This record gives sequence, C-alpha cells and structure tokens, in this order.
Amino acid sequence: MSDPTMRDVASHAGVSPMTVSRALRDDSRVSERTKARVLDAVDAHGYRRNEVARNLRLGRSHSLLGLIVTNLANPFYSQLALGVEAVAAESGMGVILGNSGENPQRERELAQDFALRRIDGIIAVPAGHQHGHLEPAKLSGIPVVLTASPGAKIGVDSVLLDDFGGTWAAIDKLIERGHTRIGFLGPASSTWTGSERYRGYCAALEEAGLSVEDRYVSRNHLDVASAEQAAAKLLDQPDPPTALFAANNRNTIGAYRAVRKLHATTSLAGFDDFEFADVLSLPLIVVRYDPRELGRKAAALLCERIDDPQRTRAIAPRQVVVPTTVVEYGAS
Amino acid sequence: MSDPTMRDVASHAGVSPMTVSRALRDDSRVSERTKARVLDAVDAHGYRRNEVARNLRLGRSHSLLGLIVTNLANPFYSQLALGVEAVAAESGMGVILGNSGENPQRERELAQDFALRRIDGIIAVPAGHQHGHLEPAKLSGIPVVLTASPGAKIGVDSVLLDDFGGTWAAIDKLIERGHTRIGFLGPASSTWTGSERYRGYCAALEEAGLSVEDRYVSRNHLDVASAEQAAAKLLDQPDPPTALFAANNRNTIGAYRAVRKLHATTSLAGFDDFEFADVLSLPLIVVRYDPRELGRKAAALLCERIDDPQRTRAIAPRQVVVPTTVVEYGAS
DNA sequence: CTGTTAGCGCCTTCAG
DNA sequence: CTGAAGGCGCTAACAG
Repeated sequence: MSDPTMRDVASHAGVSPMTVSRALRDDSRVSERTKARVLDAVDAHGYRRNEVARNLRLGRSHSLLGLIVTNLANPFYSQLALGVEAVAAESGMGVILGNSGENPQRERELAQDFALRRIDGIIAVPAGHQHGHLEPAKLSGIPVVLTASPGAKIGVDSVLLDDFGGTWAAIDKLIERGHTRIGFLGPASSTWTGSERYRGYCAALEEAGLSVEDRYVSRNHLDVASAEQAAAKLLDQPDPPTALFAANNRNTIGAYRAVRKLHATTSLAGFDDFEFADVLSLPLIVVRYDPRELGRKAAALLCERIDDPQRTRAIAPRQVVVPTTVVEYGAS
Repeated sequence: MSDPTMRDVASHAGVSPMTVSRALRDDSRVSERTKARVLDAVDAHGYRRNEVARNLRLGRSHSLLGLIVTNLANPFYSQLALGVEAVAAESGMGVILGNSGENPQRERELAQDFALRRIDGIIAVPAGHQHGHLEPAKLSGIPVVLTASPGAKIGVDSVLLDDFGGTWAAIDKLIERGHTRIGFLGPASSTWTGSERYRGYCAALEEAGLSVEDRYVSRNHLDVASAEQAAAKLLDQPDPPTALFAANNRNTIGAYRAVRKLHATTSLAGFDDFEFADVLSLPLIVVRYDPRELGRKAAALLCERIDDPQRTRAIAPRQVVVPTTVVEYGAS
C-alpha cells in the first residue's frame, strides 16, 4: 500500500538497488538491456523516486522558496506572487505560500516554519517595521529578500517602489491643476510604504509653498471601509480639501466611495492602479507600476544568492527600485 | 559554514546524539540537568533540527499540500488560495503554489512535480475538461480535490458552485424585468463552469418559453479585452439583446466596458461578484458566492483524506456544493 | 537515565 | 558494466 522503493523495483528486475538508481539517472555505465528491464519494472510498480531522500543524501536543497505576503486578497500581492512563481518555476523552484494577515507575529511563525522545512530562501512583504525576525541569522542563514520595504537594516536585499517620487509626481499634478487644499489618506505610518508616501506628499506640498495641515491628513486605514469613513470625515469640514491623495488602492477605493456618496466634486489621486480606475465617474490620477515586476525582481535577487551562496555572501545588501508612472484618467 | 547537525551539538554537550534527540523532544527520560546542558549547546550552535530528515526517518509526510490554480491574478483564485491557506495552516500544513496559466500541459507538470516532492495532497482548479493526469493513481496515490469542476470521473472529491442554479436565478431576474432578448457571454465550453452556466442560461430561457438564439451567444472569452470586443459585436446587430448575461467576472467587466462605450442601456447580469459591482453606472445583477469558502471546503475534504487514508479510501468521491445568491445592484 | 545498533530511501565510493 | 559497503540527519528499539 505504501510507496514502492528502489529495492522493490530492484528485486522485481533482478538487479541491485544500485543499478536501479543508475538506470533512473540514465547513467551510461548501465547496459541498455538492463536499463530497459529496470525501466519496465519501474513502470510495473508505478515507482517514483523519492526526491526528498535523494536530496538528503546529496546534501542538496529542496528547491523551494517561501513567500510571505500580508494579504493575498489584495490584487497587489497576488500579482506579486505571480511574478515570484513565474521566475521560481523557470529554475525549477517551488513556492510555498504564507499569508501573514498583516500580523507580524504570524509572519515570524511562518518564517520559522519555512526555515525548519529547509527551504532555500524567503521573500517577504513585511507587515510592520520591525524586521528582526526576518534576519537570515535567525533563520538558519537562509537568504531573505524583502519587498516594498528596505532590507539594509537586517542586511538583506530588497525590492522597492519609488514611493516617494511617485507620490510627489501625483501631488504635483494636482497642484498643476490648481489644487491648494490637498488631503492625504493612507495606511499606518508603521509601514514603509505608508511613511514614504506620506513623505512624498509633504515634500511636494512644501516644494510648492503649501503647508501640510493636520486636518487634511488621515492615516491608519488598512481597508476600504475604514478609508471611506475617514475620507467622508476629511470632506465634512469647513474649507474641505478640493483633492484627496490616497496612499494605496484600498484607500483610493474608499475615498472614491466617500466622494461619490457625498456627490462631491473632489479630485482624486492614488497610489496603485486598479481594474476600474479608468471607468469611474470622477477624474482620477493614479501612480502605476507593475506589481508582478516586483515579484520577478525579488525572485531574481533571491535565486542569485541561492545559486551561489559563496560568492554572493560577500555582496552587500542590494536595493532595486521599480519605477512608477503617473496616469491621468478622465472622468467617465 | 553549513548547518550544524545533532552530532555537533552532542559532542559540544558531551553526550550522544541520541540524548540530544530526546532532549529536543522533551523526552521525560532525560534528566533535567542533561537537558539544560543540551539546550545550551543547541543555542550556542544556533542548531535547528532538520525536519526533513526527521520526517524521512519517521516515515512521516512533510505536511505540505499543493495548490494548482489557473490564474492567481484573478481575485477569484487568490481568494480561493487564501481559504486553502487558512485551513491548511490550522493543521500545520504548508501550501505550495502553482499557477497553470490555463495550460493543461503545465498543470500536468505541476501535479507531477508536486507528487515527486512527496506532498500530502493536491487541490486543483483544472484548466480544461480532461483531468486524467490529476488522477491519484497517476500521482503516487496522493489524494486530490478538484474545485469548480466535478471529480467523480477520476474518482476524487470536488467542491463545486451552484453554476446551473445560480445562472438560472439570474436569468430569471432579467426575465422578470421584462427582458426577452438576453445575450450570453462566456468562456470556452470546455471548462465545467463555462458549460454549466450556459446550461443554466438555456434552461431558464426555455422554461420561460424563450428560445436560445445563436446570434445572442458568444463564448470562448477568457479575458476582459476579448469579452469586451465580443459584447460590442453582440450589441451591434439589428434587434440587439436588451440584456447580457456574462458567465464570469472577466466577461462581466468586458461587457460593462462595451455597453458603457456604446452608451447603450443594456442591462447586465453576471456570475461572480467583484469589487466595483455596486458603483457602476448601469444596473447590474450578480451571482455572488464566497470564493474563500470554496478553498476552505476543498482543504477540509483533502485534510480528511490525508489524516486517515485507511478509512477514507473506502469513501466514494464526495461532492460539496457552495451556494450562490443573486444580488441586484442599482445603477449609480 | 543514557548509549548502541540499525535503517528511513537514496547515492558516492570503491570493489569486483 | 554491476554490486557491496557506508552514510546524509534523524530516531525507534533495544541494551545497559
């Protein structure tokens, strides 16, 4: 009932396990006749070599990398996962998936579980700003790549977006259009993207001689519902902002819903493109980039370190930046 | 440079590897004093037990299940993946991810690769209607669960949606509203959902005394762009349909874009809910269900078979159906 | 309480 | 060309 082993095949074929092992590797030192006999026995038993045992013996890894994302339901992360999967598959690597649900504690557990499974490397989108538990030293020395968050502090490679520049450019567009009261809606400042995008917002305003007003800023919004509520509040005050910048797709969508419900004429801008961005009933500026590319780049960096740990150990943490472009959608 | 082994720890602690093994399992037969000494040595070396070797020795599996989806970029599948991950994590199982890209050949490769990795089971969303390569017999006897496609033919469990009933109900709503010329837009008939939803469409029309007209039906559309083009064509004829039913979210979105561009007043209905369904500028009927639930149910079925192969081997292929509801969104 | 022996499934090395 | 011995890292089963 349990899986046949090389021994079973060997005895069936009337040879030693060693010969089976060689035949399976198509070793040239086995005669064609024997090879054929072995392969027949393999088929007869439905035998498949145990790659796990093989890797153990060869001291090789299992060609597996771990991917930890905060929330796979966000299209951003599923696209990123797709990019990782594609590059990994090219080098015959499997991807084991973990969803942290924005919980750093869970993220730590996942990383440790992965390390125990003797995977070859980890790609993570960290949930908070404390990344100590993702340090390779704490994970059996496995190489790690961070995405959407810099890894220099823990000495690992990272792939970033141009959060600062992209936001700046979008805000600039709003200013060009004559807006002077521009609100900011975003996630917690504890996330890298959240704080960088906020920095970009502030910098762009100041560059234009405008000041950042607390009453136009609302942060800590992770989901659409919370963002919608916050946007409504921002708009419900004397001298409301005439434009809102939202720091990610959840916030943009929340802002859109709020503005729409209030029948306001607020202009919108947001980080992250999304499927319906072009058919909304409001003008919208979007900071676009390719989330798949983030995954691809991260996987590429990781694979380099995995393929040649000796050489790359000497290489200092690298930081790749994926560019962003600003897209203007007209109102529908 | 390479990972320390139990032997290293043992010699450092001045005991035998066996004692380390026991100490690590917190075996009561080891004295507290020795245990402490061993644990110190473990910390000193940064040692972590090799779970892979351990599982090999114990004849245990690696608590890993494989998930094969057609396209993770589709929110439907990423939600499904989330459901699978959640249930798997509850039983300490890892999920290894494969994206087939709608390619049955690739799906086969993935399944075989997974089987070679000695994973415990596979959950697949099949790309075509030929599922022979997903038969457990061809995958070292690993249990398999199919989602969104029945598994009876290859003798495996499956989790389905009420494709037929859900579609019927949506079409009924359109008929109630007075539509008699209702178009159908959908994916290839080679997919289970594609053909079931088409069946539901036909049945509902016939039940109401309406006939299915070829010129109102367009199939084989996998992506938004192709669906949009096809919808435009359906609407560009004498006596165009006054309503369109789209068999999945890609097609619904394509249809929406076409109708919107033509400034037509066509009513829309579609299978799959989606994020902006409630704020479109057209009335929309949607067949809604919980894609995560699909993943959860699939993982639950699989885990049952994994946990007790002896008992469940006797159980015939099961088929779980996830219910759907019809939601009516007003025009914005 | 601790150590020795043996072997999970496979492959390297060394004999035939 | 083929086989036997030994061991990857770990742990049952049996000694002491």
